[in-house]
Amino acid sequence: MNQADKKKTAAEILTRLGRRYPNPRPALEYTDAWGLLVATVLSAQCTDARVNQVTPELFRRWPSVADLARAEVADIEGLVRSTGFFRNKAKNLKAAAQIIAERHKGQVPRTMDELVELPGVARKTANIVLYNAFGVNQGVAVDTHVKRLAKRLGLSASDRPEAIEAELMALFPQPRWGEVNHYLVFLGREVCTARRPRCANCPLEDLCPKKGLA
DNA sequence: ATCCCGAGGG
DNA sequence: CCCTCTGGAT
Repeated sequence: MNQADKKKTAAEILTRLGRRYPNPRPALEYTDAWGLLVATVLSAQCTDARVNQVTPELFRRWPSVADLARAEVADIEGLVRSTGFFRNKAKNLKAAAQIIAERHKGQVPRTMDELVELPGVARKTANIVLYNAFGVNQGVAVDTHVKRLAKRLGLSASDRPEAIEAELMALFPQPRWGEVNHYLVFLGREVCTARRPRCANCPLEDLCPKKGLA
């Protein structure tokens, strides 16, 4: 497929996934940076329903960044236990809160470099916060879902994350990179799974060179 | 039993 | 690159 065809495909993918996922945002209750950061960290290996139940409890108990920075890790663990990976999450959230309180005057930083310095925050989470809370199109953050989708759809043949990101960013319009990221992650999770993709349920089936395969 | 919207460490 | 951390949903 040449570049022009790929772009055409990319545009079609955007329209179709836009219809399937009308609200291209994390299904989390928070849109401010701190709330979204906490909810996103908690959402690893956990359903949105549970995150949306636990996060408000956490903010009721520790309303501000400074409050969480002062909390006992054991108390945070108790509150986030049901979300999985709870020891890592509790320790990281407290440490992140401390850094934000001390180095950033209690404000969540607005750059990728500063965000990924926070414990428990890597490019994936940072990208979600940047795009959804700050409206910054830092780019497409490749995770395993995005990588798999890009390859199956024939949009990128590379295995190198930076190369895949560059190709996707060249294919999709810049203002919508954050959406692209969200769409591909969702489609990857719900439909185009690693082992047994549910092609019959895929809005992109007819565009996919790999349909029926894994 | 098996899978899962991540991050960090060896 | 591979492993580990965890509970919960299916």
